[in-house]
Amino acid sequence: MTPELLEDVAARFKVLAEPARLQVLDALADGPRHVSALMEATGLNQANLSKHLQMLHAHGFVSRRREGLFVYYELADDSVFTLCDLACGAVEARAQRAAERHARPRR
Amino acid sequence: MTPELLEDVAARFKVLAEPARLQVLDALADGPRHVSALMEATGLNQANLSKHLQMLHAHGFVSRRREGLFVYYELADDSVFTLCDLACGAVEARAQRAAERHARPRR
DNA sequence: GCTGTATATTGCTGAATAGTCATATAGCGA
DNA sequence: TCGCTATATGACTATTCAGCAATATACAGC
Repeated sequence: MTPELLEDVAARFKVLAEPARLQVLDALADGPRHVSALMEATGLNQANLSKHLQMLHAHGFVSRRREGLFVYYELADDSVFTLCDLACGAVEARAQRAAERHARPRR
Repeated sequence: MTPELLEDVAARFKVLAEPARLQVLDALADGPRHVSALMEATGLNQANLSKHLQMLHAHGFVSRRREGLFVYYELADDSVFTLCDLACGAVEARAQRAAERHARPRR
């Protein structure tokens, strides 16, 4: 593990370490959307959403395509959902264990 | 995707969004290590490393076990390396594409 | 050209946090 | 008990960044 690779991987995780961006990715799961549609889907305001989209694009998570006045964003990296599923799975497993400890606290 | 799940998943990614913590996890890949050994392996100072370990532990990435004066940390979640491999793969794929664009710039 | 709409960018502020130093706690042996 | 070592925690600083408001840019129609 070279220091640069650590940096790059950490940077990639950092992009995903933000609920708003996960929400955007989730909104893109069904297909391309333009910015206004994403604003509505996520509730983010225009400037904020635009910045998140810039970051997602800069890191290769989404691609963009202009059509007239609209800019369509689309998922560019299928591995995102694998990552999220793994993270979700771990989160849920922890919640489950916590619930079980609460149900029958053996300590 | 409920807001809380988004928060939880983002929080989990945030733990991994730090080169120092990835380095710690990497150092634990071969088996349990106590704090002093991790200091040497990572070059982090004691206070800083201890904080990173607290965070890794709080999020369930590692488990801890006391043996006399020493505290041994151990990986508690195998999915970490799957996550990292995916992220590494994406990073490398991007580097590869960038290199190819540089080698034969068709624009 | 001008006007309106969609998106991007800039500047700012508040909140979170990595790193460091100093200090505190935990466990061992004498 | 005391002294020593290993680890944890508190206080502080500097940096990063999400969110917001205002402004700028890109494009279409006239």
